[in-house]
Amino acid sequence: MAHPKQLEAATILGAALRMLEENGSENLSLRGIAKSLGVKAPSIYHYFPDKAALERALIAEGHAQLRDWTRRQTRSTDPETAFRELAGAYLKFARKRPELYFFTMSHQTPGGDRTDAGKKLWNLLLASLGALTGDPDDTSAAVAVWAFLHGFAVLDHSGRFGKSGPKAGFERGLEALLAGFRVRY
Amino acid sequence: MAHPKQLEAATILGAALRMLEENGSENLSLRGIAKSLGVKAPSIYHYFPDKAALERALIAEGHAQLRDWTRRQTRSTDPETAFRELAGAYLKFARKRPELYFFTMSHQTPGGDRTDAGKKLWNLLLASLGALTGDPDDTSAAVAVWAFLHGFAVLDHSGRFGKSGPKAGFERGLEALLAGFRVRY
DNA sequence: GTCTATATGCGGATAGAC
DNA sequence: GTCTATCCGCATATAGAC
Repeated sequence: MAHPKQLEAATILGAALRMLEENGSENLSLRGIAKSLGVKAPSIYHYFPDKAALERALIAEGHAQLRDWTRRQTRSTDPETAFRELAGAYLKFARKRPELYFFTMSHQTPGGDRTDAGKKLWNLLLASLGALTGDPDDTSAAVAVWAFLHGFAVLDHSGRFGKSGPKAGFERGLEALLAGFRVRY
Repeated sequence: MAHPKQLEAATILGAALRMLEENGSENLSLRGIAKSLGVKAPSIYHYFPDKAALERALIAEGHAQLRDWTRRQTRSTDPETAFRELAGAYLKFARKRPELYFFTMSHQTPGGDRTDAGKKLWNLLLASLGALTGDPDDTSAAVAVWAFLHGFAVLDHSGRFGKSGPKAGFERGLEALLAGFRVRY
């Protein structure tokens, strides 16, 4: 077995994902990914033109997994309950897979050029809010909710809440937003 | 003038701040900072034990400047107006000095060991909310607001809002939170 | 107190053999 | 399609001369 390893793009992506979640985005290197596959770094260039391309694939994967997870955890037919489920699931994903979550969210997406996976996530949020407010394209509500959820994930992850308990703040904010969407301005 | 440059810790910190804001945190290096001062990198070690110490000083500076700026822009005596001013000023700081803002916010603060500067910022938020809800230590409200503000800053900076206009979402979320704080749960 | 020189390590990427 | 060998650049940090 001199060199019959036979890679695939999907295999490399899987290894990259594992490396990301285990060692953090700061330590994500082509050398490390290759090593974890029992292969040398230059081989990767036959499947991805450069590191940036591999990173783009990782971001798409993150979007897809976040969306799938969140959708699976949002099953209730009551709009308010479903909304709370969605919010809770989103935060839980950020907590359980912080490296993937923050890597996915912390990269510039040039203008409106959102990826398919990113769009699907956005649409999931819009649908949940649409059931709540009656407006199927209530972007301002979606922006507000997304900002709250993401901001909470960041501050929670960075340990800034201390012992004061982030949970009360999460529910307080969530209920306030819910109430704000019930009454139209 | 072979080597009579006479540095000071404050001078180095100022140069580091300039470098951070001009080149981004990814490119913040001791070599670069030293070069901008007409000095060689090893000289810095006489004023800061290592790079991490210099970064801690930068974070404290970021907290202080964010707090000063926000406080200066919050002058109204009416609690609701003052709250809107605070929120708007916070976001404006993040927009005008994104590198400093995100560098300050994106570093782990171990547990409750918050810096003095960070505490003062937190207290500013608590005071504004206290005037609003009557509870001088309403941490859950502060957590909710901070999460919303920071999340909005992140998503705004990453260009994820596209043309749909983030402004409406910002005001929508802000008013919802305000309404939620008016009515106690 | 600043310098030169250097140790040591990381990373992306390419050329060319097999 | 994978390899070896290498180029090139970046960085933090230290030792010791001046």
